[in-house]
Order: sequence, then C-alpha cells, then structure tokens
Amino acid sequence: MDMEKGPLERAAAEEYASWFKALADATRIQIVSLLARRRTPMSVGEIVAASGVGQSTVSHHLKILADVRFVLVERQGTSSLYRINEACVSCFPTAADVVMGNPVPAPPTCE
Amino acid sequence: MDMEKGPLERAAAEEYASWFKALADATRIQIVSLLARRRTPMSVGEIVAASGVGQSTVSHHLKILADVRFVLVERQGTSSLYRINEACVSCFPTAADVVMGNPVPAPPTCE
DNA sequence: TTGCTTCATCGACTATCGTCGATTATCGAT
DNA sequence: ATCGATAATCGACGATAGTCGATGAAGCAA
Repeated sequence: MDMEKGPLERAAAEEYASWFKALADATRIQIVSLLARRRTPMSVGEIVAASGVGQSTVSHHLKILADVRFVLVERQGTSSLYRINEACVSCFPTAADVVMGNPVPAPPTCE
Repeated sequence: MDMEKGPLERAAAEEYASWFKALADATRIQIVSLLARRRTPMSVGEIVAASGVGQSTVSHHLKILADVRFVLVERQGTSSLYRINEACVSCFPTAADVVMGNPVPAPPTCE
C-alpha cells in the first residue's frame, strides 16, 4: 500500500470530514447534548421546545445526525422518538486518529 | 449552577462547534495529516505541492488551523514553517465530551 | 369520514464557506 | 535600490448549509 507519498487519500479525508461536519454546528451540539442529558428518548416536539429553534430546523438537524447514526429514531404512534447512539459516540474519531492516519470509522458511510 | 434545564448554553455549543469546524473540511484534514506524517515543519510551498490545491487556498486553511492553535507557525526567512500542535491534538474534544457536557477546551477561544 | 396532532418535506432566502486569480507585503540576495 | 521568491491578503464567484414558513403525510380519536 502506498502510504508514504502525499497526504491522506482524498476519499479518506472526506469521510473523516463527514464525521466532524456532523458536530460542526452549534444547534446540533445542543441537540446531541440535550438527548444525552435526558437518558430517555425524546420526541421532536420536546426537542423543539428545549432548543429554541423552529420545528423544521430541528427536524433537519435530526436527519443529519441520524444519517451519521449519531442518533437513532423510533416511530411511536404519531411521534418520532430520538435517542443518542452510544456506540457511535464512542467510535467518533479523535484528532489523534486523523493525525495518525488511523482508518476511518464506518458508521457515517453506511447510510 | 443551572445545568438541569435545556441543552448546553448556546455559547458553549458554539465553542464546541468551532473545534469541530476546524476539521470539518477534507482539505484541512489532508493538511493536518500531512503535517503529522512529516514530523518536521513544512513550508507553505511544500504543502501546496503535496495537497493539490492553490497556494491562496492552502494559506487560507492554514490560517483557520492556526487560529484554533491546531498548527503552529514559525517564520523563517521568507517562508513560514508550519507544524502541528501536539498539545492541541490531545485536548481536541471527543464526542463523549460533548455528550457528557464536559467543559469546552480552551485553545479555540484564545485567539 | 372528518378532524387534530405530530413530524417530515418542500421552497425560498440568507449567510457562510471553499476555491481561485491577482495583488500586496516581506525577506534575502545581488 | 532593485529583483526574485515566498506567503498573506483581497475580491469575486459558485456551492453549500442553516433557518424559516408553509405544505404534505401518517397516525389516532371522535
């Protein structure tokens, strides 16, 4: 394998970036930390009430977080219950992973 | 202290986000990993040659990384030598930090 | 069925971001 | 002082992303 020349392959760099992009927004950070505080799943309405942004905006961010498997959804009746994905939290790449050229964790791509 | 109601304070969320934003771009990931591979400082010209994007673009990204203290600069003659900041790499927040509401590391704000 | 509630999706607007080419500033050497 | 090399800054462009209001879709109850 050619790992001597140049930087990371572009593809690997993009995959890494897609991880960090998921947490590169203040609203998403709030949503994630909110879901973590309440250990129990939350409906979209609850998240909207607690986060102070519009319902469509929350839905949008939840979709982004769900695409990366950072949160998990479970439809219950007329409402969607979201909870954070502990497994995804622990496999989230660190800066050291990037710097050491470790293989990129899988979840973001397995959408 | 009020840590029961609502999500993270907006300010803390923004500081967290500013960390992740720094690595939320494939080109910056490449630059960082490139600087880490070569243990020795690199000039902008070398980084340009290895990263395949324009000189002004590289300079722009280096500035972003330097603002967050992720890389350190040292002017030497007519060229600027960049190297990664190991200290900043190790204090880079993890997803677990966000989820557990840990205090945001300092460097990004100390610009 | 008709309503009501909850959420996802759509369309539009704005702001931010990444990229480039060109210009400017700084340093060294002649 | 002038020239050449290196890198930072500027201005502009296109693309992406965050937000909102409005609309649409799915479920439940009457």
